[in-house]
Amino acid sequence: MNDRKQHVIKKAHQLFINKGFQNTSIQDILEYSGIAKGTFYNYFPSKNDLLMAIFKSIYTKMEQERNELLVGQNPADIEIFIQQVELQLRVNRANKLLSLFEEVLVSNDKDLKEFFRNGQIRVLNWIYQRLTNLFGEDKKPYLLDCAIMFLGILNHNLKFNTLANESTSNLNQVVRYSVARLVKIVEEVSESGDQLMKPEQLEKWIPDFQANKGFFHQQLSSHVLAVKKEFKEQEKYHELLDFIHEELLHTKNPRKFLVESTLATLKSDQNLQKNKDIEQIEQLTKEYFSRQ
Amino acid sequence: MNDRKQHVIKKAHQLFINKGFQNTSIQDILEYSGIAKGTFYNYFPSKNDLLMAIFKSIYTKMEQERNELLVGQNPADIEIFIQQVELQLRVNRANKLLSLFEEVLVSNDKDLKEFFRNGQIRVLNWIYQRLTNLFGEDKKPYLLDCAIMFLGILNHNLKFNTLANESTSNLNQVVRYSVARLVKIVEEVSESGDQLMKPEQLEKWIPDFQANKGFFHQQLSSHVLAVKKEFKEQEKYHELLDFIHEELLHTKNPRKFLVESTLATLKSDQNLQKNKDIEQIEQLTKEYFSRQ
DNA sequence: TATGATTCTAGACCGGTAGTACAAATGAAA
DNA sequence: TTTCATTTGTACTACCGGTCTAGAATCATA
Repeated sequence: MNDRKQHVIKKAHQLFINKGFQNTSIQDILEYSGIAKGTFYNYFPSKNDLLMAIFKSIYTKMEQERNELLVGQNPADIEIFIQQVELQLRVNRANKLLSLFEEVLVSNDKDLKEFFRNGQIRVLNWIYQRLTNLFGEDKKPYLLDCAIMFLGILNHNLKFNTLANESTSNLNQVVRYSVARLVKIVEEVSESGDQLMKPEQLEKWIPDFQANKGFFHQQLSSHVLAVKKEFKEQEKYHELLDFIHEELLHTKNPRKFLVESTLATLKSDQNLQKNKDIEQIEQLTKEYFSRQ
Repeated sequence: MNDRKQHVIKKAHQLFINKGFQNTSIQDILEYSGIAKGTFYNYFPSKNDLLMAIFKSIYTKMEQERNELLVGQNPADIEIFIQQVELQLRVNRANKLLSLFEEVLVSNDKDLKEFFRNGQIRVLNWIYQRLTNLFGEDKKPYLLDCAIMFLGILNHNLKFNTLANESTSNLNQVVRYSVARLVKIVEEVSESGDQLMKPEQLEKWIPDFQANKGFFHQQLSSHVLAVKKEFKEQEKYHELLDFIHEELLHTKNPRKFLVESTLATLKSDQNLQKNKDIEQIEQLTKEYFSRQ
């Protein structure tokens, strides 16, 4: 992306943090970033699109960092989950994303509304997928409800906590408290069998592909990347991994036997025998084919 | 309040429901309610103040109805609580209060922000006080946390439920589900002893008088009113009740012995021996003096 | 170095907004 | 009929997001 455009995004973001979105005029942005009006509208079709550009640039970076925390780790380890949630809240706070978020939930622009709706569904979906990691497949019917309630609990605890303690509020404490409730709720809800929404709803909300395809993609990519990084000069690994990656993501009907044999080849290699990422990749492909 | 002013409030509210706040211009309001600009600014200092007037008029009415549901009932009855919550959500939905709310959370107007912050604290306080009714004094240290989490759970369940089922979503179902979680959370949290915020925080948020004075006032008034209504011609009751009411609410240091003897007089009357409202009043005064 | 395409600039301009100012009209009470 | 507050209509200010355009600056290529 254009350097100059990136610069405008950065400067505008600073202004939005300080003054809010509605309260920052195009004129302010022009003056602060030192460009002309014509240039601005050359980069961005509208003020709203600028806002979306800001969110995109922050969120992709944040999702990247968040997913890296999981690489080589046990996805059922709740400590990792806590770290991931905390990271996201920290980024949100540092960039005042939440207030900008709220500020705009409103707006009458259709694109903007859909953009943010999708953002929220994305977050919800991520939580849901992680909860299946944490609590196992058998709890699945209740985990969409739990994901929704967890977000509600977390948001409200955070909101009133910062209202009480201003900026000194302890993020980690709030997250741990909320997660502790979550664990008990999952237990209680799956015991009582109470269900409000079926997890299939997620697929209706994310119609493009199955709801978990995006999540699957993220996980697979990060593990593949991790192995590649660890064995930079082993071109052989790279070829094999890239093949699996390609076959699973961009082929309509991935050939199970090919993927499995490729994986077997990798696993037979001494270096990779006990590699955690390879194990993860195997687990992911197993889930993938069982879903077909 | 001026009839004409009331009329403008009503008309503007209709417009806000249909088009949203930001999207409704002053001009629209003038045309739709048939007044001149000068008149408008004679009634309301600004568009924001009009919005606050709308909220005030709806909320006072809603609080009234909500409190009436409790009159003559057992405040520890969770069914009543469910009804009260449902009523409030219904009013919110009918008046699109939530979206107007969100639409404005934004705004940079200081007064407006404080107004809505206070509104939220009021709601939170009401929930907290009702939870003490429901779960008893010994659970108090945990009930602010629980009130916050309940609001979070309820909001999010509702939000995603309406997102999934559009307008056909079943309010009662969502409320019952959320309350069921609440009950378990109260249990779990008081067992584990986990606490995030101290209930004293409420008093810092509502500094004018003690946080529960407003709540106490509401309850006492409604029970007094109920007895008065039931025994319209018994002037003697009225006098005695009014005295208690006055002594507790508008006297700096209410005289405990006087209130107690007045109550005893009332209770000695045959008609009132088993009256539920009188029992409630006695309970309230007991709590009142124990707090001094 | 010269040419031509592309990008950037500066600001006029448009229709819209919230809110102000004020003279004129209205209407009810004294 | 006089008085006085309220209401009206309208012109006005200052700002907004967004469009448009003429010309300046930049840059790759011939």
